Amino acid sequence: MKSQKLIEGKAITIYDIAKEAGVSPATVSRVLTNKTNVSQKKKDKVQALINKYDYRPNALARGLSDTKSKVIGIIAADIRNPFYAEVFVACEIAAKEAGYTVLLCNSFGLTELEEEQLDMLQQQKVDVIIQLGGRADDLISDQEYVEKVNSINKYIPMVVTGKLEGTQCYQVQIDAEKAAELVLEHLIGMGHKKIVLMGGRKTVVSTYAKYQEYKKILQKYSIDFHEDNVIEGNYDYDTGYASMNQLIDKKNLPTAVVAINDFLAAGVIRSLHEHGYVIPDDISVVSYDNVYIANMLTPKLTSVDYNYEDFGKALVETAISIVEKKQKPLLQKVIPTLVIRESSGVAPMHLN
Amino acid sequence: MKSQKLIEGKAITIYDIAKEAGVSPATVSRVLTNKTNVSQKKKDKVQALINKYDYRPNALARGLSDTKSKVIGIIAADIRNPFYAEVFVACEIAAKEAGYTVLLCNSFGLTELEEEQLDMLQQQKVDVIIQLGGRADDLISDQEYVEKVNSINKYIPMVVTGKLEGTQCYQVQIDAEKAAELVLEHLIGMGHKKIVLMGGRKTVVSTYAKYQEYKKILQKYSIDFHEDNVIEGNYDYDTGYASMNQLIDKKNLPTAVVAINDFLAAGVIRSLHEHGYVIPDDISVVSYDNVYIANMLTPKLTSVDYNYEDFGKALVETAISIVEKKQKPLLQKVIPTLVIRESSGVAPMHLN
DNA sequence: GTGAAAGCGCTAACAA
DNA sequence: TTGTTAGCGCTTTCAC
Repeated sequence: MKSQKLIEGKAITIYDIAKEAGVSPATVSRVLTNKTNVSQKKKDKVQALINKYDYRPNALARGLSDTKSKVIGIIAADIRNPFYAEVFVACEIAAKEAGYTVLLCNSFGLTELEEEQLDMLQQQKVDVIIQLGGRADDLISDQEYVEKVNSINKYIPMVVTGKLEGTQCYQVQIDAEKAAELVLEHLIGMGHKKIVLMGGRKTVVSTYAKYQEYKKILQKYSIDFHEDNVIEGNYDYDTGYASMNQLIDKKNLPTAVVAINDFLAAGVIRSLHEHGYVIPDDISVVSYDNVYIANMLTPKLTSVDYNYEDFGKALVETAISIVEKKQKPLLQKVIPTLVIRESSGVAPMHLN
Repeated sequence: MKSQKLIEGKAITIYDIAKEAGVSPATVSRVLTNKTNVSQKKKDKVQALINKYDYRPNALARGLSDTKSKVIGIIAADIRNPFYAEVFVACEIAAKEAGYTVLLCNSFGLTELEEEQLDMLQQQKVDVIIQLGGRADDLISDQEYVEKVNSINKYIPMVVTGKLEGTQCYQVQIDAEKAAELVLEHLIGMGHKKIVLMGGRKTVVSTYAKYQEYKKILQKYSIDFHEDNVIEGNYDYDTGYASMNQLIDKKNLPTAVVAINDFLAAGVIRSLHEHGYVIPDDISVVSYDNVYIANMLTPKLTSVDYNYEDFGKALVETAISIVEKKQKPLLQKVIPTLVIRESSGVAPMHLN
């Protein structure tokens, strides 16, 4: 029953095209892949049929036969987090341009799910996996997870946004030190000396890097470092709100707060509002990520933009390079930019 | 070179397992699919090997052979919009439970991209496509798109969140009328009579439905309808901000604003703040979607929750039912719920 | 430049 | 219950 016209619900194949064009399936395949030479005449003929029937080669069959599926698997911690959504979209666009498809799955930060998703991606025969956040962002790599990744790595290369000690994963990171530097120089330049770091856990590579840079910069400007000025916590709105409330209760107000992300900053802002403080006159609030909420808060947030487009592009280019056996450095960093809006200003004089 | 132990970088196959277990590949396949009966003894033996090698069947080969890939394609307008992110995540979870994988792509609301994504999904041999928003949400269906969908539909069934006149798509919608009713009864119950509908275009089915319901409810409570009280626009923060500013300039303040979504409401709130109005004492603001920002604004937003988990589940169940030839109604609606927070209150007396 | 044919890893129909 | 075998739709040697 092969090579027949479009039966209802039956997709046409390379054989149908070949038959009608009076060539062999191999020739059709050649014009499809555009690799070997085919005479212009046959090429045109085949192409015409392809257009006529709106023919699309079966990606499954392709993947099966040449063991390259042209699919990039992406594991994100949580796509509902706009940070990951931005990165994912950037990856999707970059991948599409290179002729690749992306397959997304969420791990919700659960090690167990992360491993399951790894299995799923392997099963789907993706060519390479990009992991956004999750276990790969831990400062101390989880040993069980490292083993899992190593076993996957036998077949599928991986790119991660953090690091994974003891694995062969490529790393494409946002330059967290640079991000911290941008924020701190901005604040210090406006006379701030008492700066609180709020939110995030030092067990996360990027958070730890920011913390280290903070100490370094303070030293550079001969400002004393106090452990009190670093308040660890989660990465969400509630943490920002609660932490700021506590700080206010203690009557130990800094002149500036650096929130680990925009969500947290939103909580900080709410707390300050409720207590009647004016931003940035009484206190400056800045943060990282620069997702759309930075623009929606009152006052609008000064935030470090991670250049998502570049980040996604670097991630995907690296992934594809590995698949196509091209050289890429094992570690790359993308440079962030500071976007200054309304929430940061000169340190209040009476506190200096 | 077949049936050999794990060569570096070479995944093991059903043949490897079969050989080592001393059974035929078919038997291994049987325990994998768990359909036909296999003697407990062989089943155990095979299962043991599967565990030993952490063997995963090649999804491509599976899809090729039985023409079911067990993949659901999802086209979202923009995953960076938390509304779609919520729905997508709900779909992903529901799909995983049913043994399906989801393949996401963004159309950014561009007809052209939407059609390309459709092609891509067809090429990837997804079993069914779920379209979230986009062209399928137009009140008047785009004829070119309808044709495209019809041509895809010959091979792949589709589920949409809007409608697509002239196609065979199943519809799973949020009950927009109910959503509007919830909001309006809430406001009217608190004495509001001058209620402005803000944002959204009537060319979108769900927006249009809300508009119709608004007229209906006003009539029910014998409140005069004024076309002025319906302000169309986009679906974003800036639109809310600008529209509210205009309203204030005109000194034509209502006692309540119903924003088409939480983003828009955020803009409205900013505008009101800047002009010194107190929410909800001077004016109430409510909206639709109830994404996380509703909780992050000051005051916290009263918003209609679309019950994303149910919505995603209904979408996926419908999709799978079609694939598995089970009966499902062509049109289903999921019922929303009102979440009352701080932004809505009794209408100011002096305006009544 | 082109065709024939093998094979990618799996499932399902058919025998036994 | 189990094995044999024929594809699924494509790419890729290998001849010609």
